[in-house]
Amino acid sequence: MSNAEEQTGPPTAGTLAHRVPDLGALELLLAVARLGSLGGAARELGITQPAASSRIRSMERQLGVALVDRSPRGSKLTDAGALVTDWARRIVEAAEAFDVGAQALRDRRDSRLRVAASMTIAEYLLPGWLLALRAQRPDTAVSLHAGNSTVVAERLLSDEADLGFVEGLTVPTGLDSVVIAHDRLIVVTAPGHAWSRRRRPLEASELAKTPLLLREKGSGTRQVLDAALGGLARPLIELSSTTAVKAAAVSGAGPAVLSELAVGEELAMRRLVSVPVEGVALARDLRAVWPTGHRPTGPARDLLSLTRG
Amino acid sequence: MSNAEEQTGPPTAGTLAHRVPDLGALELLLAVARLGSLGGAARELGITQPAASSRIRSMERQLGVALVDRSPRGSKLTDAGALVTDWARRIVEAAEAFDVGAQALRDRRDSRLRVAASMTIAEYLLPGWLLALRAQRPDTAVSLHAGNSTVVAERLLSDEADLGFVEGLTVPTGLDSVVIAHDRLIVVTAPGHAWSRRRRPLEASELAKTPLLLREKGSGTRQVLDAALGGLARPLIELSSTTAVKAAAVSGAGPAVLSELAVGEELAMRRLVSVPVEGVALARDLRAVWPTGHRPTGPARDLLSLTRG
DNA sequence: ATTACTCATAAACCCAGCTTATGTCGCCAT
DNA sequence: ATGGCGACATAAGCTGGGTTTATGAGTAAT
Repeated sequence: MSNAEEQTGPPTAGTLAHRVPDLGALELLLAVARLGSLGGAARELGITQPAASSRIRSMERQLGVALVDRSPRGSKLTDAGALVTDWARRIVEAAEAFDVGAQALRDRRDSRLRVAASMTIAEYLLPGWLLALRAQRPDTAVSLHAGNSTVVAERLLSDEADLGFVEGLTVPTGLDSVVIAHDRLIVVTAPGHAWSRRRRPLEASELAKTPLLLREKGSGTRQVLDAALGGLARPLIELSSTTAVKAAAVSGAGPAVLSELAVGEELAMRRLVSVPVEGVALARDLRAVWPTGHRPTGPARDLLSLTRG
Repeated sequence: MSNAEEQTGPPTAGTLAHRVPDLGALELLLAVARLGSLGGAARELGITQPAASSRIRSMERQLGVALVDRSPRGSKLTDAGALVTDWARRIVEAAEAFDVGAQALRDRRDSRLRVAASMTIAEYLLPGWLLALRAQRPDTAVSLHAGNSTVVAERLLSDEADLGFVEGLTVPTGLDSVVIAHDRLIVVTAPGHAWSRRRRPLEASELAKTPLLLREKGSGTRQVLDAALGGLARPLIELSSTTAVKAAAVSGAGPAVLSELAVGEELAMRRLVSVPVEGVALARDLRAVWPTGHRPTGPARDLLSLTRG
């Protein structure tokens, strides 16, 4: 069926999944890189040596690049293979974060550590913490519930969660807290936007009177911004997730105000540029919270200690 | 075969690839999130609606979490689904970087822009640049060759490359250059290490007399460190790739000296901690280079302009 | 030479995901 | 109300990529 139209060959054909090897193959490549042997890597992943051999070969065919130098006494990465392996590692690391997060979403019932966290924290910080926790306490089953500050407080107070994380300006009553990190909201635009070429920092008043891409009212981010500007933030569009705001900003729809955490990668890749602002307090604390008096112990304490640094 | 021993169920069974949906499924999920419709997402990816439906369903089964709320007039993400989608986006973005990099490694011949870059730059910076370039000039075929400064210079001077990137202390003769970014070498250890709890910055002399995890002699990183310490860096082990050094450091083998670029993620995830150092100049410039006189034009100029910010 | 590694090849199998063909539900316009 | 149109679900059959088992072939060290 799909032979007729794409007779030109595979350079830029099909979707991402067709051009990028699947996770199994990438894991295998990492194992080969580490162990210096196809057979060894196969053993580690619990498959047979011919399976590994064939899989690496088909990955090389797919990419059009030789990845490993085979010899009768082992396999070593090609120069190109080393580069590909490093890029592959990023994918696998993202997959590990996904995995640990998804597991926490599922466990729900019988978990020893029940965490409630705000969206931004759950999205950007928690997977890393959970990976670290798994590394030092492999058998701690964690469950995660994401929601705004109010929800986090409710779950803690009704003993549905052992430890919470919030990002608001105030700590809900009935909870003790400790600051674990700082976050700043920053103004970002697509690289083409006029603001991206500004010399002088933006004035608060300019920011207040310019229509912005914003999260809906009620989100932690929006609260902080409204407070900083005196309730004056003017929406160009209101979107329902950080991600939607980012996407709109990247596509040039206008300037957006987002957590530093959320746009780190986009800034590094220059899909967005940061616009300096002066005269506005856009910093906010990220806090771990727990019911007043009930200092975290056991697994909750372990996790908490990972989040401070 | 593998049924007998793992009758406990899927909580933490199998390898990563068994617990994480494949790229196709993740792309599909992102499309569903964006379009608010299974059928629409299916159309966008060039598959049929039942295929999309079944794939999302099996992803939900695999993760043990409901991801989308289906209704006769569209599909919307669950709360958990929104979180999963955000984590999925990270994987897909890493895959895009992989893809654009791998394509550049292959093209070789008929490409309009031939780039030669040092390992660190090719590893961490180039994929982002290439994605940005593809976004604004979709039909620029790029080929990439990675090697040390000497190799980059050779390729430029023999007209095998149009634009180069180097990270050494000096610019090879015969080349013009412009600084595009700054990098620092930093001292890192696993979180457990004694140095990770230091109050006062490390003295250069302490660093020089402590055995370190290092790249082999001849690497750009090693050169800068040796120069900064006066040729005195003392190896605990010499490893052949940045990655190997990182892995050793993470596993607690000892302190390592690595590019800031290389350890950004590990620091963010607290798999490594940075140890402040004083009295040593560990900064270095990253430069774009080209044959003296031949100012970059066309695609090379496009790429160059993306790298400055 | 024998042994012990390595990787490659060949044939048979199995399952995940695809398509085509249909069914069901809710909304909207006539 | 009643078609019609959108959405998603279900069922049956096909295909291909990845697997295993079983072998072959090269190198190195004993």
